[in-house]
Amino acid sequence: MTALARHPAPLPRAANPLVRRLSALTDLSAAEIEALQELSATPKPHEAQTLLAPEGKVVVPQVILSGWACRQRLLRDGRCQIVNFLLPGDCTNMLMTPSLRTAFSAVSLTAVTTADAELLLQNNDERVVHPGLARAMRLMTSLDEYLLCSHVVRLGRQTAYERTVHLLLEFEARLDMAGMVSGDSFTMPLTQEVLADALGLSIVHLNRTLQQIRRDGLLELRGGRITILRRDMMEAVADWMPFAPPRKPPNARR
Amino acid sequence: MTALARHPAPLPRAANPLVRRLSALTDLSAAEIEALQELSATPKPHEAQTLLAPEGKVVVPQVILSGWACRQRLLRDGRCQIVNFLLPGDCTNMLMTPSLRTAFSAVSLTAVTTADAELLLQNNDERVVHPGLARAMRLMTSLDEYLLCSHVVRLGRQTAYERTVHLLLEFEARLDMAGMVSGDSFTMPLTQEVLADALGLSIVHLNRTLQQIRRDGLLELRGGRITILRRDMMEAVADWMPFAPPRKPPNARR
DNA sequence: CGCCGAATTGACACGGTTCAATTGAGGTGG
DNA sequence: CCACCTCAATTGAACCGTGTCAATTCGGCG
Repeated sequence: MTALARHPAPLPRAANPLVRRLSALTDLSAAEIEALQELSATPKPHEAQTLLAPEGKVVVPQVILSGWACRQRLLRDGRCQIVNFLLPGDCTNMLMTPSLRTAFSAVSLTAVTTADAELLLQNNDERVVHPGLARAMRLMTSLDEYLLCSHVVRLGRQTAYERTVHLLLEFEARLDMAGMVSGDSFTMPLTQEVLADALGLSIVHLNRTLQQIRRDGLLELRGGRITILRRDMMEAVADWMPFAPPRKPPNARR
Repeated sequence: MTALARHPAPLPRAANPLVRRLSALTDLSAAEIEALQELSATPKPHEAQTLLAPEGKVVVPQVILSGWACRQRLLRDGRCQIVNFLLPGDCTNMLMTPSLRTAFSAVSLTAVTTADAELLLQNNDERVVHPGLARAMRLMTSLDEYLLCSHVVRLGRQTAYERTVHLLLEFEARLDMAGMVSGDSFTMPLTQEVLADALGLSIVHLNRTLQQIRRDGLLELRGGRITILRRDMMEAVADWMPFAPPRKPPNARR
């Protein structure tokens, strides 16, 4: 499988991850793509390690344009669990009841830019302006739920080795949807501490697990970049199920 | 805190868990309550241990009227992880993309009755027939997400003891919303194997953990019934956060 | 009474954590 | 350009929470 095979014809003017991401879910009209481009024109910057929904301020639904973020829960004694990651094209602060907002906070892990996602929420209307975007948002919600459920399975029933491999496969698949994978490699800006907090492991053990995975020749990890070397073996180890087969060509992967 | 304090005036004609459950989320009109009663009038029975969305059949959104169910993932080697529980008033088969449907299956854990939930899905319309139901469904979705995130935290960062206590508190809170808690006790129809599969523990260890919790006097577990003895201590141990404070009176609990 | 699944117990092995120290790499100022 | 600082990554060793295996008891039901 070559890099070209997995990245067919690039979309019209889309180095834009948001556009790629939503287009990977469903077909969008030219007008809808245009609207997304506009949305991306005025990015709101956030430094690394900052709250994306600071207390006291009005909570506005946001879509990630660039960078990595997450939602996490801090336990009273300092333990931290990351419940999900937010990559370019993902949304946060959508349906936030008070309990969700107070228990889990959205935090940027790298420098991040976001945009107001009001546009994407206008799908409760019969005569929607952008039916394709509404469709994409429904699919995105469903995908988010799928990812959350997968995270539960990882944490509940997989070994450190298995769940680490599984998470990295998830990253690759999600970044691929946003057009952020080249060949079989992608940037990995997360520290091992962050990965450990997501995987429910200690830093030390995550470190040893990563080394083992590399020693086994499954992947390469150098200079903040991950290269997948043996996809088949990784998928077998992690009991991986693909969640969004590439749409064109429909059989490019696997 | 007496039983009466936590269960103020019963709703008009509501021994009906579905009505209680949705009413606990938001105010419903008399017509909406009527519609829910009608829905409950023709329950569809399912035996214990059966798929709620059998392969091959058309997948129809369902709301649980009675009994306990769950959604789970079976790994290739036989390991099983329960991702969430479905109690009376909960819905399943809602937004099911192919990946969600194939990876996770809804299974009844006890005898269960369900009803067609189409009615509850008609919230994508500007002039909704039942705005209260639409509101309730949005809140329900948000609550489901909250519960899923909490499950991630339990599995990722809490000890066996903590996560067991936390799950039991969740059961009590959710059953209370459906009017299925009397005093501080409720029925617990799940086997220890099921609990273990939800909590990511071995049966043996779950058994020992439950014994420890009982020995510590936090709760009583006899004849398929759980009685909460020291709520404060349980909440402290589990780092519990209430997710839906009772609505009337607003300060009945705690 | 006898059966069967669920609950319980004991002994042992192992995956993962903890604590503490060391190495490595990127960035900054002298 | 190097010394220095800081944070991330790495290593070692001891400890312990949890899993595994195998056997026994309990409890409901025919």
